[in-house]
Amino acid sequence: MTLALHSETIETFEPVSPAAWSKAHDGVDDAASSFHAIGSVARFAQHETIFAEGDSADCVYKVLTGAVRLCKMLADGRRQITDFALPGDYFGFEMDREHAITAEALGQAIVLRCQRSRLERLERERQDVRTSLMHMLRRDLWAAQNHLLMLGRQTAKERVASFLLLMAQRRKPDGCKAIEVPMSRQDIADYLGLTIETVCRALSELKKTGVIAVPNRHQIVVRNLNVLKNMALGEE
Amino acid sequence: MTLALHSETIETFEPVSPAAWSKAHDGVDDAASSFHAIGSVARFAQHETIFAEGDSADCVYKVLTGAVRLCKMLADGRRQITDFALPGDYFGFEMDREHAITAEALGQAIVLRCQRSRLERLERERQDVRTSLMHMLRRDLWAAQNHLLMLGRQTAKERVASFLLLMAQRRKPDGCKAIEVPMSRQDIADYLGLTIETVCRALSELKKTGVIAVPNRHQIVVRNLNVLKNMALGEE
DNA sequence: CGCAACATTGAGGACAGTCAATACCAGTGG
DNA sequence: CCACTGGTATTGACTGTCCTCAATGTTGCG
Repeated sequence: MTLALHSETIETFEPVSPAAWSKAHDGVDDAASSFHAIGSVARFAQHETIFAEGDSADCVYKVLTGAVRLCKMLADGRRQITDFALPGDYFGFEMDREHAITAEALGQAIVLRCQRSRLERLERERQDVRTSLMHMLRRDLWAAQNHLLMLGRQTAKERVASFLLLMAQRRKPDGCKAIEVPMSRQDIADYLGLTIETVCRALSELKKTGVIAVPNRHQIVVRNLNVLKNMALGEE
Repeated sequence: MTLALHSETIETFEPVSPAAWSKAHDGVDDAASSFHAIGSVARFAQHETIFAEGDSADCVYKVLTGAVRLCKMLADGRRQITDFALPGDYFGFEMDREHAITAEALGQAIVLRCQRSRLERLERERQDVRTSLMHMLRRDLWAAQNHLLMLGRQTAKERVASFLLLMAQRRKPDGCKAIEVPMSRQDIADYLGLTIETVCRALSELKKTGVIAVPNRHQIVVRNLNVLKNMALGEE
């Protein structure tokens, strides 16, 4: 497919290809396949904006490959990442008229994009689609509440440990027990409400005490899960 | 009504009284009145638990009078308040099977309680009810995301200023420009991810600089809205 | 009046932030 | 293949904000 040749393409559309379809076909149910049926594939370059806070919320999305960061910014540039969307995750549902957050591709990202109007029609007709949508919103709210507890009441080390556990849960990849960490240290810091230096120091300490190993920037191996869990809860 | 005589009643039920109905009748629409039609009134004493994290999510609620805090706790007792439910607000929707948060009455609180099963039936039958529910979930998610930005990236003073602005927005009471603050300083601290002392100091400074006045513990008058807004954004 | 709960103020310390130097790595071109 | 370069990550030294601990004030209620 020709898309791969244009790494600088701003946005490209095409009908859903069977390849992309099956790639994202993990939590298969009828609602998901309906979503796929009415969507189109788009590719975004590293750090490209998929939508920005304040944009009219015309579309909703699903990550096929790559990863997306969802964030809010203060006027002076301070940034808080509210969530990461990984392959299989939907995002852009927090809409009403306007998006309340900004979505940016972490690396190269391929997403399925669906017109809001089409989704709404589906929503009216199909009970299962409605249930799925509710489910997603509830899951996002649940995640946000846990995130609030983390930012409000956990120490830096606890947050980093919790983050690793979260990523470990979300990615059960190919047998290998390395956690894939597609985001930069800065992104992790912005998710955890810390500075990049504090994140580094926490990771270094975990490395020094043998709790984790860091083969490269984007992979982390958990060597001692129990210790990590205890650290996340503040019991050293 | 006899309820008022029993301040220590654990939980009391009764059919919806016209008085309670009209009190909560602010954002009137058909969906809201349906909710009222299938609910029953319950009263909770100060600090009484309405439901706890992990409880099976049988019911959803609407505040009629008083206020409710929604919070999560860490094993060692650290607490984060994710939201306050004020008169007219719904809560308990973040359910699936189990509640993910704990709801406690701030003072005396009267709430409308509705069986989940009844609501679900209504949801199946009525388009407007579904829309309302979606709306509520989205609003909660939106609020949580703003809250995340606050906890992750704002300073103590900015958080306190933001909190006052939030409360000012939510309560447009009887002409009087005092903000009603039904929660204790500790509750504010737990909402803002701070200690009670830090909240006090921030309020004291705002008082000293004439930005606010504090006639009593549960009322705050904003004397200089613009300055407060600037402080919330970090521009001093 | 006196008590208990809540709120405020003060002094000192710790954790995370800031600033700065250095290390690492991927990609590029010699 | 290696040196160079820009971006990213790590480490160190120092600072400041917010937390901790403790004393004092305030309010509401029996």
